[in-house]
Amino acid sequence: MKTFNIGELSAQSGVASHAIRFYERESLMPEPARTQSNYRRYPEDAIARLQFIIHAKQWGFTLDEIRELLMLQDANGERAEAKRIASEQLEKIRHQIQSLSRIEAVLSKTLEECSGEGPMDGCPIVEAIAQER
Amino acid sequence: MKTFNIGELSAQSGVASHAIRFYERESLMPEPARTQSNYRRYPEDAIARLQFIIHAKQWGFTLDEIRELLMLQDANGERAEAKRIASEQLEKIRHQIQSLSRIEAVLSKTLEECSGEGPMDGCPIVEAIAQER
DNA sequence: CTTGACCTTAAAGTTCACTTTAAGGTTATG
DNA sequence: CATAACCTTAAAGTGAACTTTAAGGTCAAG
Repeated sequence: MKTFNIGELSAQSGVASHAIRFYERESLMPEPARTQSNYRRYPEDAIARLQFIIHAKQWGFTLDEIRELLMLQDANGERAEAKRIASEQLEKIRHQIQSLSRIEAVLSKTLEECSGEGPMDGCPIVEAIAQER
Repeated sequence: MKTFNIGELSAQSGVASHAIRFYERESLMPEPARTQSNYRRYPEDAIARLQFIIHAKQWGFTLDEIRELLMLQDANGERAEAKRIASEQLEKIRHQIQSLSRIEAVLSKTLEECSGEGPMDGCPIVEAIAQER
């Protein structure tokens, strides 16, 4: 099978070499084999693991949560655990959507009310932010 | 009129004293008058200014943007400027809602597919994250 | 007049997820 | 065999928005 040193893995995965070393320190990537000259040598599946990390990040998982998921995989743990982590993430995302939607509604309404002309004094945007609730 | 020292202002506004001093260094709060013993003495409207900051933060404005808005108010600047800042914020919020909604859709579908039973090997959640696109 | 609750400053620490720097050792190319 | 392009480590820096710490000065109550 093919093996890569860190620069090649970086090119293949789109993750900077320094970030890969950082993930190793953070226990997201396993310590790889070394060459005689102490260079890291990665097997092909290191690419998939990095891509898993990238995608999980895009889904809004923190590195702590990603580490949990990876450790579950590595240990072939309980699927229930993964489901719990993902469910919590879904809850967080739904809360974020709700609170952003509320803001969107108020902000867009306020923007409609503001002509954008004249001085700041009496500006509906400023008044909306200053508003107590 | 009533005046407050920093602890009283903190209690009235809900913003920690240290955070108030931080806002002063960051030019969000003006330098207040001082007592003979060099204590900060705040006028009543400092409460409203802090509440403006709190609300703007809840709306997702950064301190940089809030400083801009406050400076516009202080200088009685152009309403158009405030509208521009708020419009950009609305755009950011809409983008966030869109990308979170996409994630929400995929994640909730994936969670439905996962029984939550059995070992990690073959878990739909893990496979969905690993998935290339 | 002492204790404790305030206030002052400057500077360092926090969290997250890295990136940058410094100071070197190794390998491939001409 | 020189030079450029890799690789190594540890440590420090980044940015946002504060919080915490250190080392004091002040004020009200008992």
